[in-house]
Amino acid sequence: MESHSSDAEAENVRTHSSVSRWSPTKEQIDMLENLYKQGIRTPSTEQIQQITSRLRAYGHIEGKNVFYWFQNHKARQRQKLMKQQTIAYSNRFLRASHPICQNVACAPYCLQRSGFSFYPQQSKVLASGGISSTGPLGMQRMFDGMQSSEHPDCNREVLTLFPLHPTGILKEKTTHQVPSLASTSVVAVDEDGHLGNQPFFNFFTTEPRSRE
Amino acid sequence: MESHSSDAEAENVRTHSSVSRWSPTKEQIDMLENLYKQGIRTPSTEQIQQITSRLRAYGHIEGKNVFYWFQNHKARQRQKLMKQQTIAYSNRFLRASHPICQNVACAPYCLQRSGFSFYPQQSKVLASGGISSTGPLGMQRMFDGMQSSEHPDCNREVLTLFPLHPTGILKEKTTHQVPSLASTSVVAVDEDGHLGNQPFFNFFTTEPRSRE
DNA sequence: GCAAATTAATGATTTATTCAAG
DNA sequence: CTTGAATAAATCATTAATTTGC
Repeated sequence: MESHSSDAEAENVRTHSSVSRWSPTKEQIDMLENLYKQGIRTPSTEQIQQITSRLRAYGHIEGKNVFYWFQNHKARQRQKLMKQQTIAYSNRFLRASHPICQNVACAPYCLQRSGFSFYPQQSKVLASGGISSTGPLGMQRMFDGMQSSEHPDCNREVLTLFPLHPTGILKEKTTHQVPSLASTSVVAVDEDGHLGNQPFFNFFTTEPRSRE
Repeated sequence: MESHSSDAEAENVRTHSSVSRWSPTKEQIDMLENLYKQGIRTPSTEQIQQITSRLRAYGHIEGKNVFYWFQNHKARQRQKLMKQQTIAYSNRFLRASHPICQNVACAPYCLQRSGFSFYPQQSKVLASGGISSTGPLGMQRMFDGMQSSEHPDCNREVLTLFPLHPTGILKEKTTHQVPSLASTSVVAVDEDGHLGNQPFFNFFTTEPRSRE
């Protein structure tokens, strides 16, 4: 009824047959990261459409790619941050009795293999699929009431996506977010500050995708 | 573009303005449950489209509704089953020493609070928005390697969706599923026997949905 | 009987995991 | 080892049931 009307636009890159997965170009990544830095976390359908259109100038791309990118980027940034927080946390414990300089050599068996190598540099280890035993786990349970800090000057619906000028407009938003809870004033906005929620699919143009 | 062409059929339910969420009719639910019973778990985009078209005869409905329905139904059936399994499991312990064989009554302190009241009937308590502290949790970690049993005679792509006559056609499918593993022959098709995976969004027709 | 008040279901979103291409 | 893609689990939010006071 309306499937073959929109001309050719997503029919390029038929380079090597099945193009199993999107490979973002440097420009595309740059722009996406910029948007992320601007606070975009969960772009709405319209935003995705818009972003996709813009990024299409730098190479083949579909709405779902943008969607997934934000999804993954957000999640992985969070993981990264949580890992660091955890490191800091355990560090606090390690350096526990720490008046001014101290000598740390308090806990006898705790130095054994801790120091700063308890969580060495493994920055992921089990983050990539493989063992799938949830590993050390915990971690996310540790942070339950820290994800407030929402900054009300992003996710402006369809407007000012690319303009990237931090005009403080204070949208108020007044959704149903708990007004309190976010006691701490200006936290460095960098992790999970979303507040826009939209459908979550219906972007791209139903490409068959013969998978495998 | 195509919103006001197909006469009155999707324009009913305009009862109380914004209809924030889909309320399936009895017929729709019946048909969906039938499809589920037939083994459909994660319908492909085409299947969703098809199902949606059929169900539209009984009231307003969109692709995403069908998608969500299967998603939720599958998950909740699983939950239900798991709960029962858990009950059965603990029952096994409770009735441990009993009929002809074994006495098993080894673990003394394990009877303490299991029974069938460990996870009483609270079925939600905190499921409705409010505390959101992940509550009791657990449960799902208990069953990690039980979801095999896939039956290769459902999910027939686009065909035989509604005809509902169990003609054994054996599609072979040969995707990338492990060919073995499903040793047991005919398992009662009822819980999580999917094997078709598809995009997962891009169904419905991008209804604006002005949300709030 | 009926309508406000609760509670149970369940539709819709978001987040966490997992898989596998590159 | 990184990360795009896909799915499952957890949540949130609104509607339908059900209960309760009148």
